[in-house]
Amino acid sequence: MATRGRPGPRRTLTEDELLDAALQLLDEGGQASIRGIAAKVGVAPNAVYTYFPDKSAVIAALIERLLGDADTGGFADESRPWRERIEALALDLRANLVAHPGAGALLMSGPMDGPRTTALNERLLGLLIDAGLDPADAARSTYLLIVYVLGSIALEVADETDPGPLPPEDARVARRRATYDQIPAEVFPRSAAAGPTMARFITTEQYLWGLRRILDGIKG
Amino acid sequence: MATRGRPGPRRTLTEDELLDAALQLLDEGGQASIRGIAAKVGVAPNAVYTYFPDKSAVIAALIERLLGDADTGGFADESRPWRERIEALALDLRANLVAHPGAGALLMSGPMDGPRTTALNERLLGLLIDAGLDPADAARSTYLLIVYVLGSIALEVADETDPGPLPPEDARVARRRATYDQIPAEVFPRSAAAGPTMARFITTEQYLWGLRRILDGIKG
DNA sequence: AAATAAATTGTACGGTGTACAGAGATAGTG
DNA sequence: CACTATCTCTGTACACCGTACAATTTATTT
Repeated sequence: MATRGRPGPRRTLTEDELLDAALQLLDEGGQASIRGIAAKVGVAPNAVYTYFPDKSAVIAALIERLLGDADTGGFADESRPWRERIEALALDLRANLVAHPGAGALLMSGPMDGPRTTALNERLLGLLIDAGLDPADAARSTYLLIVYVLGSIALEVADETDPGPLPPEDARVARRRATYDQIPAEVFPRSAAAGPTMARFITTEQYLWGLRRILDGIKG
Repeated sequence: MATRGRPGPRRTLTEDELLDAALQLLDEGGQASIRGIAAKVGVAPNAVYTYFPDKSAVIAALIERLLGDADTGGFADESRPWRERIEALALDLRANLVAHPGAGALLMSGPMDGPRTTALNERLLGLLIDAGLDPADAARSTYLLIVYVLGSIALEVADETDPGPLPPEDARVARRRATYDQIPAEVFPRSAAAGPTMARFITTEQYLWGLRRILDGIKG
């Protein structure tokens, strides 16, 4: 019960500095590891545990940070039509996340229950209710929108990790790999005809197109 | 150039046995690690590299296996209306993936370009074109559907990993954790009123509801 | 100045992916 | 048959990871 509040000591680091380092690692194609973060701020690995209880807490904080503040950007402008506001939010999120390779994988790797995520949910929900949807549909629509936005970004951004200079590689490993790469590779005429669809990167147009179809389906 | 084809030796293991072991690990709440797989089949860790060039190949193969064969199930019955067929496919995939905790995270952790995934894309695409959509819209719709199905499953299934018996834990770590858990926790009245939306688990009804909104938006 | 609390380090353990070299088994060839 | 090429699998090793525990340093309150 910490009977008498007897305060404390030096504090040179901050959570934010650690998250900065983590982001920097991600941007360099790295791994956002505890040890990496510690090394980047010039401290022993375990020092990180003073600020975060474990790695998952770091990841959660990082995600919150990447999600940014839902109240900024075009979404905040309440005078605009609700569809425009949602599109603005979706584009903002996309911009935030796509800027950091590896962020997508991070996103889907844990539960989505941080305060920012909850705030995002809340904002979207209010918007949809104000737009005239009944509350139950609005709630389900919110979920749908979040799945689309985060899911497509995650899919898009997944595994963009730089394979690096591809150092020598054991000759036998190379042989194995060559064998493995010869997957049956059937022909898929329709896919070929329609153009790239499962591409790792989609255009902003395609992203928005999907979002609008969802909005159509919701509002219909 | 393997001038003269001089064939080979014993082969007691198979890729499938290794994938079986990996799935078993996942089902036990484990990690589908190379070493775990090797241990499960009773072999040295590196023996796995005879069959897969690296871990990502194992994961890719595992995903292909989890996705199953798109030609089976309700989707294959061409006499049914196209919306029903898509719903059947979505439910099949969900059943396959939700059965294995950890599968969702796996899904989003890499590019989606395996043969099964491509086949799935192809099938959906053909279906939508036959339903009367123009090819470009059909392609984008396919992407939209795949993002929704895989994304919602990934979100749902993410981090269901059993936290285990939670062994003693350092007293100071516990203190830190307690501090960290006191996140500002504002009140979100609308979310509370509308019921759970960001829940880690959604009902099949909610899943289908979202799918149908997307189909509405596509076909509108 | 003394006591106390927090930040940080040193060290260590068990886990991971995987490179490399060698051992053993299997097959086709002479 | 023996020979030899080819493949599977093991032993060992390295670098990396998360993190527990104890000891040390530093700042602050008393």
